[in-house]
Amino acid sequence: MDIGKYKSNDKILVAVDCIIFGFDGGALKALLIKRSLQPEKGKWSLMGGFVNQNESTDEAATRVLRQLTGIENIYMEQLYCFSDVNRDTAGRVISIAYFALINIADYSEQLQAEHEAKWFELGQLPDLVFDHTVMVLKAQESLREKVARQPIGFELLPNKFTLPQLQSLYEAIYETSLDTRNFSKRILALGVLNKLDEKEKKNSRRGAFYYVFDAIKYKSLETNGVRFI
Amino acid sequence: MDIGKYKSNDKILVAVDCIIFGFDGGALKALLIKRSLQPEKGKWSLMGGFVNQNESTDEAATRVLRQLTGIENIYMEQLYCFSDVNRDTAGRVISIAYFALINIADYSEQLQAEHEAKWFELGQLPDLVFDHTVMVLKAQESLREKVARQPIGFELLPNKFTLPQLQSLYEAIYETSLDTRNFSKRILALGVLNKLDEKEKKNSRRGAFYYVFDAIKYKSLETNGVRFI
DNA sequence: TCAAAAGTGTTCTAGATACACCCATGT
DNA sequence: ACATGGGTGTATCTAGAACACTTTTGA
Repeated sequence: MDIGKYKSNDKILVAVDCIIFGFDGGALKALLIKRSLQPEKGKWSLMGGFVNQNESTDEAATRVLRQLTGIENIYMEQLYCFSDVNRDTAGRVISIAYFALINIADYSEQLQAEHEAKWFELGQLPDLVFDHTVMVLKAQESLREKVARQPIGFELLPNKFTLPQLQSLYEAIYETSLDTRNFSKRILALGVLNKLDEKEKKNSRRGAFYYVFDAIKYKSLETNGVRFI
Repeated sequence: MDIGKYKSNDKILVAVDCIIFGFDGGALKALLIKRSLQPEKGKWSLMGGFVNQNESTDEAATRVLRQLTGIENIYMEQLYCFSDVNRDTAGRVISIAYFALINIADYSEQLQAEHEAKWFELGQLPDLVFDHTVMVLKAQESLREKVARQPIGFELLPNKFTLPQLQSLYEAIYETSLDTRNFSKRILALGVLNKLDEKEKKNSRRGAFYYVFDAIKYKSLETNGVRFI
């Protein structure tokens, strides 16, 4: 046997697919594109791409995300490997799904047009190619779990945000409504938000104070296991 | 372009590696084998194998687990896809890691000898090939998260088990000690264990009652999110 | 002055924790 | 009789849930 070359084993096409979540202040959305290659060309799809011989799946996902959004440092996390033999109707492809969180305002209109991309509210998704609907549902489930225990919700908001915005975000993610008093008590008690002097004035006459997430303060809590919600 | 055949893209070797956990009444252990092929032949390793063109990664993992343990219905769960370009020193291989939970007593001595397999206490693992140590650590972390919210701890115990055994299991997984009174209160309050008339008499003169997990009773709680610990 | 959103405190409840003694039985 | 592990109850504490009114300000 040839030492250590694994020559006799099957090679397989490996892809990444990205579930890109965004929040517009009211609803949680996913970014979909019109698939640009056969089969199923023209159907709504997640943004994806093949993994090259010389890149990790993380690198491939980062590349795909940059291509579609133009954003450099996107929060991104591996979700799951989907590998059913017939999941892709054109051949054997296993796909490593990633979910990403972006501030919807950072996303360039221009790229959106180029890729025929569109934001869809979760729960109002169109039919998707292959197993992409399953991927989105699993991503949503994973997002719900993670966002309660890690400070990743902030990735979906602008750098400075108000408490009502943050509350709306959690309400959208969990499809529930929260008590304002209990919410602000719990979040502020964590001590990881810094209040600014500045107010956001678009949504109300009175205005709501901006806050920023303080990663340093968070670091010191991290070990004990925090609950954001 | 050839419609829908993805001809121009790179194909990659895909493997599965299995972290097999077992519990011997005192410590949580992982089953390792002496690697049987080059490179790194003879070093301690997770049990693994390549994914064939005509099988999913779940199927490949099931196959690999059956090969090593002889057990048919093993509890198994996909952990993570490891894909660093240089993770395998002999070529580009991405690996989908799975963790599995087995009742250590079910495991045949014969197969253990055949594969030169051995149980190691976590925390006393030998050097492992490639990135397998990282895989085990990630599996352990995932096990801790899952076992608190899903009734999978029972997979590590015999069908009938005593409360002291169950408590020892959780103590081993979390490397902590628990209060006997609080533990039995909480577990029994869930109402998913059925007490048998029979007693286990090996560990004490008095004997401890056996219990069995009742999957039906668990089903009805499942939606509300249970906490086992 | 009024409409519309922001902001804030107290009581109650349930689940978690802390804690120590008696029981059963084989030797 | 005694050594060994099995089994149980109560008081306290704490985090989460329920709940409504006042403030600000642009139009």
